[in-house]
Amino acid sequence: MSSEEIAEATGVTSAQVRKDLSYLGSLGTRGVGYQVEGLHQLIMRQLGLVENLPVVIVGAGNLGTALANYRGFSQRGFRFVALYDVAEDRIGTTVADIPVRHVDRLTQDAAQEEIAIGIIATPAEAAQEAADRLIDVGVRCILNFAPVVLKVPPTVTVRQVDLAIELQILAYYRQGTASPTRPTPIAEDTL
Amino acid sequence: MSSEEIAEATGVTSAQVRKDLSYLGSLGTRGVGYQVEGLHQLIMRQLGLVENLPVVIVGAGNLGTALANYRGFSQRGFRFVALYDVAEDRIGTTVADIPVRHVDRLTQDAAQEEIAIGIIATPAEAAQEAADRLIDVGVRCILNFAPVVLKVPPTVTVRQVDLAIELQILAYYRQGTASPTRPTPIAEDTL
DNA sequence: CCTTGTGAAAGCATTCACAGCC
DNA sequence: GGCTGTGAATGCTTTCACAAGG
Repeated sequence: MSSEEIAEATGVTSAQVRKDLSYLGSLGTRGVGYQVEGLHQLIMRQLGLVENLPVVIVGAGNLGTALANYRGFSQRGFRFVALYDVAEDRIGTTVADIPVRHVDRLTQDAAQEEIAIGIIATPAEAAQEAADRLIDVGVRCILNFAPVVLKVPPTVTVRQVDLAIELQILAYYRQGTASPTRPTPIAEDTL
Repeated sequence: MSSEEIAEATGVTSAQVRKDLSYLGSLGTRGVGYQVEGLHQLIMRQLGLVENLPVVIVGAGNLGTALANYRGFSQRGFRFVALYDVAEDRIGTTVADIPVRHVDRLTQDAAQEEIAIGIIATPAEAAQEAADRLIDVGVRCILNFAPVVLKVPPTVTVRQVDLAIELQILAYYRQGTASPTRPTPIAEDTL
């Protein structure tokens, strides 16, 4: 597959494809192109996604449930250990085969297996406490969906996802003429 | 409120705050700071978010429901008109006061009121058809949560949100020492 | 004083364009 | 011939640092 074809399929430029891949080594064959299967393997390894990383979700509401059901996580190097909530009627159930437990069990579960990433899918009010609990049990990477800025020690990495901002960005480039700096979609079909 | 305080509250640098705001004019008072209320008004207006933009969600599953419940959308210039689905047991219900309707009603609803943005929160398999339907009824801005690259005419703007990618990015900067700027070049042992 | 507003510098990312190689 | 790999050029963003101004 040529860089031009990869570009087409992923919505980026061919120069970008070649430049990016060049950072990983000389992966293609001149006059021929790239071997996608090998590329996929190499990139997965390079990103450290071969060992299924243990992930927990705090908040088993609609968003937490949606994330648990989102197929593709498991195929991309992640494994959900559990969802945590405080609502009694949810605890003990399962979502997409993932158990829903009371947040108080976090300590116990974290002792058993190191949690690589914690996802916060709680309402805004509960997000900071969720973060504190995660940090308490040794989680150092947090993906936060709640619309608040979390206060965390510098050893902890937080990645903020604000769904409303996505809508706002889209709304901004609404009237035809304005063009976004990052114009293209990201490919997902090769899995 | 000083640029320093705004920086603290939002998680960016103070220089960034000042530079960004400077593009909108001289909004602060030297020696004093900025008036947040006025800033908020101005920015909302500048982004064209004063007129509550009509938004529809296709897919009333967990993700669609989570989005409908996500408070803050309405406070940020958006108004959900309806959720659309094909599952009979969902149709006729409401989610956060928003009616759930059959996708076939899209045409009718779009004729009544111009839809500014369509959100796709369907499974991957249904995403392209959802996009086609939205485009059919005149929607030109699409926020896509399904992990597929949508094929759309150039007049339509698509913004892709891939939740798994967020996790992957976070996972990459896990081992403390890894720095965003410098990808570690590695020998190509595969391929 | 204190904080903004902003040129200049630095840093980072994308695109160009072409030599090198299959 | 065709396509990769890559320096060089371009463009964009962030940071620096300080004069201007309440």
